[in-house]
Amino acid sequence: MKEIIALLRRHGIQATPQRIAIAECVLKADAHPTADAVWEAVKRAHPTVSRATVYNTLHLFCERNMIKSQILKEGIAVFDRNTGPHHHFIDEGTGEIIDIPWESLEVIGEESLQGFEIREYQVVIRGRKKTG
Amino acid sequence: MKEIIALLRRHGIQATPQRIAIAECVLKADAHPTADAVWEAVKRAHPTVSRATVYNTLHLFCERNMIKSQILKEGIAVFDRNTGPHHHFIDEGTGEIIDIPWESLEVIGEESLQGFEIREYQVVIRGRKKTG
DNA sequence: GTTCGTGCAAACGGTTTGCAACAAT
DNA sequence: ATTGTTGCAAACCGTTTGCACGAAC
Repeated sequence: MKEIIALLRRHGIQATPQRIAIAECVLKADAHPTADAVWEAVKRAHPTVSRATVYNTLHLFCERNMIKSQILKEGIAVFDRNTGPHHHFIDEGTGEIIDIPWESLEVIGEESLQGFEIREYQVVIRGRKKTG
Repeated sequence: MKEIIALLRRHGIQATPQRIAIAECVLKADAHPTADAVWEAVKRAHPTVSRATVYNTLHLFCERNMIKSQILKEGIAVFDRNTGPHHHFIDEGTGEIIDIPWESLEVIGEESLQGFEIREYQVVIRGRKKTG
């Protein structure tokens, strides 16, 4: 709670009850919520928050590099508290998104691609999480 | 033209003028059109096609594995005639999507990921195409 | 009192759906 | 006559925008 406020301050964001609630939700470990999922969650504590506030706040967080938005699913953006480079696994059954640590995979050959100025890259894996 | 009809038949799709036009458009080399781009293009030859027909037809092609839809950009699907495995480069300036041949890159370590049943994976690179 | 954050509602753009007309078998 | 295909319009969903109210420096 105190840390969240400090974190917001550190990113030049004025702390408000709504923003704190949104930050708490989206910074939860291993969460990749959609904007609407954040809205639903935040509404439990702040029943009056508007969708617009949630969207605006998430964009603000992205601009300030607190979180990153990822386009991995059909037509919807999900938010990722992990702003460093990492890969993603997408469960095609459940839609669940799982971070894969950067060191788990190695990509070879990207430096030798001609004609591209690479800013970032990631491996996107689709399949199913093994049950059990 | 004849080949397109044969191709449709081969995928169990009845050939109609609209479908042939849509197929011609989306199967063009190196094209990654959006559904609306296909609609615009097809309208030139068939001014009466409806958006719905284009969307339905593209979905049909996807189901029948003639093309693949990719979710790489904000909120819009693009269609890819390259149904085999390959990687993608996305120009962050223009939004252009470029296929990277599968053999250009090698990913190491994906077999040793625990708990995942991998169906497919690809490297998604973001950056800028070098000018000149 | 000016700036910043909020809530509401309406608009937006891409996509989907329901339905009636139509063509093909 | 049945089946499949089309066009239209309306609905839909995630997202964005405009604006007025209110709180905070």
